[in-house]
Formats: sequence, structure tokens, C-alpha cells
Amino acid sequence: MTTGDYLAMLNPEQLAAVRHEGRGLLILAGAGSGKTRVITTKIAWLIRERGLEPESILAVTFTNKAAREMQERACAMEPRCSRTIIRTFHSFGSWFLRRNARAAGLDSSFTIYDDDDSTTLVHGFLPEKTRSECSRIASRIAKAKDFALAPDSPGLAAVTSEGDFRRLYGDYEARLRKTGNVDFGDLILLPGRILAENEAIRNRFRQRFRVVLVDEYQDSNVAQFELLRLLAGDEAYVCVVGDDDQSIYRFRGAEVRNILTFPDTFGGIDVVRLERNYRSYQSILDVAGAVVSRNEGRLGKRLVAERKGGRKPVLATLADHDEEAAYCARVVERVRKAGGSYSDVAVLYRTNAQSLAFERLFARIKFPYRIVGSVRFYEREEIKDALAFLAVVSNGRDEVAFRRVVNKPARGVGGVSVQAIVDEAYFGGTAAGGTADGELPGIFEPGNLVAAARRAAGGLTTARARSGLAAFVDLVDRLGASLGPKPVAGEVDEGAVGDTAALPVPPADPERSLARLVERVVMESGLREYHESGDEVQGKQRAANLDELVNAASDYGLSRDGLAQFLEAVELDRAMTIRDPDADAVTLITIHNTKGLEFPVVIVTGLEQGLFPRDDESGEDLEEERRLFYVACTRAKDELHLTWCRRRLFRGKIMESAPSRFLGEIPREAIDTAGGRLPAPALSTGPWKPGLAVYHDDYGPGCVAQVKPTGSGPLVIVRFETGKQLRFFTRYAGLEIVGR
DNA sequence: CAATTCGGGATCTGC
DNA sequence: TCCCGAATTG
Repeated sequence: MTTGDYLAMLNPEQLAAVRHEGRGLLILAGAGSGKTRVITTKIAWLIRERGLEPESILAVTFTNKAAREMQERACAMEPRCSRTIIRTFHSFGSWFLRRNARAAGLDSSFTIYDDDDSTTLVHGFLPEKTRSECSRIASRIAKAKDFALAPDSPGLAAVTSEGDFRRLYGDYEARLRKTGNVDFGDLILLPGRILAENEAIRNRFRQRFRVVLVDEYQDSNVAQFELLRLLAGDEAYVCVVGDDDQSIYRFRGAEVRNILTFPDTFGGIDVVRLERNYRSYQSILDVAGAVVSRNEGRLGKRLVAERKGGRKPVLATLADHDEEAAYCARVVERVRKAGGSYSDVAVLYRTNAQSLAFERLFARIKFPYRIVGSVRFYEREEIKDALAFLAVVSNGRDEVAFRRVVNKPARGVGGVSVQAIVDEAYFGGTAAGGTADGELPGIFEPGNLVAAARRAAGGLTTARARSGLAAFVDLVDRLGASLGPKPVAGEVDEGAVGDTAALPVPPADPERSLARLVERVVMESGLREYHESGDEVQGKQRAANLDELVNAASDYGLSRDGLAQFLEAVELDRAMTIRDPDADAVTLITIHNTKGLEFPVVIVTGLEQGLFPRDDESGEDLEEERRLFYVACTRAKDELHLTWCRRRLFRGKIMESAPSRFLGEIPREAIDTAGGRLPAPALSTGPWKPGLAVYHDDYGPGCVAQVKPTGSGPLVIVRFETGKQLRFFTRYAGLEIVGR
């Protein structure tokens, strides 16, 4: 490709976005409008035409997949892009923190806690609460961090009104700092704090990054916005790309207002709209646009398809979820008869539970299918166990990891013993047997659980606990020793901003790869045997997953650094799977998982009130559901089907359902109806009539006094024999008709 | 300390 | 209906 050619592929708006200069730019890029092409071309253009150093450009995305794709496409255009930092927000935060660990009071070898680990941490200091209560506290803490709120922030009341939350959040922070680790929120918050408080570091980074680009900006949260501001200062050129209509992560702290108000909050920002869609037929965009245009909180744009015409999207009304699955199968059959393949078709749903009906039917009729993202690799119990063991080897202060594996498989070390070790780690040391064997004199490391276990092992009550713990400590020590000596803390060069992304260097000799360590962990800890011996089918799969983890480690070196890199990669890239992506199979996928994907044929299923949109709520929740619908429809290139069922199995019970209000928001002429006319949104009362005799599990026999049709199905008012009069949605109440 | 039974709750989930 | 966590029992 000669110079200049790479710009020839662009339309006028895209070209304007690439060549824009000034304070900053907001690119409003509709679905399928070629935004990745614009960002990657802009990076190449800045280097080639404007002579920027590749190292002075920072591009952040939200998913590893997007980061990889951006890196690949940019490098294909301009090889020097390999020196540009293209990372996810969190991966950038981690990169930053490891270079400036001391400024945040961290060791540069910290590991990253996920939500589950945070819950365990909360449980550690609130043992009297249940795990699910701890999980709620942990998720509120995560939310507070999404909004950049510290335990002493006045705005904390916005997250929860609970009185002692401030104290719990403070305890959590203290506890987390003791472990030497960080959670996902910290990967954004701590870099922000360092930049705000440390002028030297701030100046160094501002001098380095002259251009900051953010992809999928509509998914950013408040903390990310603040980090971006601190990084950019007044001088860097800021370019954010996004689509307010595709903001679907509000529940995780994403703040649509970030993109809606971006021009005002930064100031001097120009806006370019990319409204030419290269993916779908116009008929598909019309349906997606009809629904999302009902939202009030949007910047407003109208997608115009480059591919005119196309078949009208089809609406299918079906009796129940089995019929719905059969309809999908017929669509697949038709596509294949017309020369297409299984992988041309994607079945989309709002909740994972809906996949079951499709799985069962497809398995029976021998359609190959793949389920995207229901249980991810890293989330599997056996994988988390092995990773926790590795984390303990890497960092003896990791309380969460320690608790997870110290008695798994069972070594006789129960709750009482674990508590004794934890107490020893935090409060013991010099007083009680600090000179126990194995520990170097004079080096008492507060909070180091492995060292504490070594000291405490002799003092435990049962012989089984003593020998079990000794064996555990011995194994951790031997594995640690195989990695070489521990580095002295604080040795990382804080000025090392010039580094490019530190990618793992695959070891030349497989015997020196980290796979050897992971293999020993999996075998010698007994975890492989433990998981294999469970359920017969499941056990095989679990053993295979552990073997896969061993394989994954072969790209890393057999050293402390190699281990830390591996743990970070696994923690930050959860999409790692073991499936074969090349197989020809129908895709079963939640709508959230489809972002950024496209398929020739898309079937959006379960368009029913209460399911999609999920609640009959209004306002922000409903608007987010509309955006979800918009994302779902705009995945389709050639053909779009929408389905809804009159009845659906809901928690084991068959429930009447009403068509989604979204179906009523589509103009009649924009859609083909298969198996029935376009339903009016709502409003049937089903079998419910005044005078019916009913029975309720909790309230006993009664009589229907009144029935009202609503968007969520019939609402009945029942007078019970006890004299009580209550209102129910028949969809949810366990109300049985017993006669008239 | 480990195995078994019982009861309540059930979204989406980038990093 | 099905899964997970807590209480109970060996």
C-alpha cells in the first residue's frame, strides 16, 4: 500500500474525522459505520502525516478483543503502530500502576481481584454475614469506585443510604491494601489518584501522551472520565468515539452522560457524525431506529444504509418456547437450502436461561451450535482454584487466594485453623514463636499468610490439621523456590515511562516455560484428582480444562515475572476459551455479548413484556432496554427475525405473556408478520374473568373481583375468603383457577 | 471437619 | 425448575 492509498477507502465524514485537528473530537459513530477503520486510520495518519512518535499516542478500548483488533488493523496500515499503546482501560491502568507502584503504596507484583475475590475479602471481616450479603456489599463498593467515590466522599450517599456503608467500604480498603492487591475499580482509580497528587508523574505522562483516543466511549464510567481528564490535561488532543444508542452497561456504572455532555465538559470539541451504515439493509435499520428513536436521552442521529432495500424484518408470533426454537430451526434450514451455512445464523436472547430450549432442540435434530459466554473459562471452579494456588505462590499476602486453597482438596484445615493462621499473620509474629523454623530471622512480614501458616502449623489442635498444613506450606515453598529468589521490594524503576507494552516473551525451551509450574500446581496440590473424581462426565471436562490452563501458561517464562504476567493476562482477559471458533455452528448468544459482532441472519427472541423489556419500568431502565433492542437488530446484515411467545416456561411454571411494547413501537408497514398480525402492545386478559374461583398458595381460596389488562399481562383483584382483597399480576402470582 | 439435606431466590456482566 | 448456600448431622 503506497502512502495515501489508505485514505482512499474513506467516505467524506470518515476522512474529516481522520484529518481533524484541534483540541479534540467526538465521533458519533452509528452501528456498522466503520468506526474501527476511522480510529486505526487516524493513528496511522498521525504517525505518517503529522510525524507523531507512535509512543506518544494512547488508544483505549473496553474489551481485549477490540484492543487486539485495533492493534492488528493499525499495524497492517502502518507497522510503527506496534509501538503505540493500545490497551483496554483496565490493562492501561495496570500498566501504569506497575510502573508507579510505590506512589500508590503497592508492590509492583500485585494481583488483580475480581468481584468474587472482593466478596471473599468482605466475608473475611464480616464472617457473621452470609456470602450473598457480602456480595451485595462488594458490588456497592465496586459501584462507588465506578463513580470515583472514596470512603470519605460526601457523594457516597448516592450509592446507598445504608448508614454503616462508609465504614464497611473503609474497612474493605484497609483490608485490600494489606493483601497488596487491587480490584478492578482500583485499576482506574489509583492511576487517577497518582496523577492528581503527584506532579512529577503527572508531567511525565502528559509530556508523553500527546494524543489520547477512546473507543466505545458510551461505555465509560465516571472514574474513567476523570482518569481521561487527568491524563489529557489541557494540551493533549482527545478523540472519543462512540454511539450513545449502544450504551448498554448502565448496571455496571457506564454513564451515558459522559458522551452526551462530552463537548461541554471538555470544551472546544468538534463533532463528526458517521451515519452511513455499511452492514445492514435499510429495512433492518428502520426497525432498529423506530424503537430507539423513542428515547429522550440521546443525541439523535439517523442511520442510512449503503445497501438499499432488503427483505422486511419478519415478526413471528409463536405458541411457546418450543415453537420458538422450532421456528429458529426452520430459519436455519432455509438458509442452508439457499447455500448458506450454520454459522450464518445467530439466535439472540435477553437472558441466559432462554438458551436451554434452543440447546435441547438443536441437540436433538443434530444442528451444530455454540453458546457464547455463558460460563467463561476463567470463572470455572477448577480454574479459579488453580489460579488461586498460583496467586499464593506469587504473593503470600493474598488472603483471598489463601483461604480458597489452603483446605482444597480437604487437608483437615478447617475454619478454626484458618482463623488462627489469619490472626497470626496480622497480629502475631514477634510474640508467638517468630523464630519457628523456615523463616529467616528478622524478616517478619505482616500479613504474609504462608509465613504465618509455617509458624502456626505446630500449634494447631488436631494432628490432621498440623500435618495437612505442613504439607501445604511445604508445597508452596518448593514451588516458590523453583521460580528463583524473591526480588527486593521497590526495585521497579518508577521513571520507566518509555517502555512500550510489555508482552510476554515465549521461552525458547519448553522446559523453562511457566507451564511446568502450573502443571506441578495442578498435580501436586491434588486439585486435578479432586476435580476429576467428582461427577463422571463433568470430571473429565474439568480435568481437560485444567490441562488447558497448563497449555495457556506455556507462553510465559518460568520466573516470578512470568507468573505475575500470566496471572494478569488471565485476570484481564476473561474471554479466553477452549472452543474451536472455526467450526460451522449456529451461534446462541445473549444480546449483551453481541456488541461488535455481525451475522448474515439474526433472530431476536423472547420479545415479551417482562422479559424484553425486562420490567415494565420507565425512564432510564426502559431507555437502556431500547438501546439493547437497537444493538440486537443492528447485528443483522441481510435478514432479521423477531419472535415472541404467547406462553413461556418461567421458573418451572407456564406463564401467559404479552408481546413486547417494542413491537408496538415499530410501524406496521416496516415489518412482515409471519403466523399472525402485528399484535397491539399488550392488552389481553387471557383466561381471567371476574367471578372466577381461584386458589392462592399463601392466601387460600378466593374469587376474582376485577381484571385489568396491562403492559405486563392481566392484573387481577382477588377477594379471598379471609376477607383480604389483593392485586396480582397473573404472570407472577401463584394463582390457580379452580372454576367459576 | 465433611457429607447431606433443606429452603430461598432467580438479569445483562466489557475489564 | 434448578442451583447455591446454610444448617444439620455423622
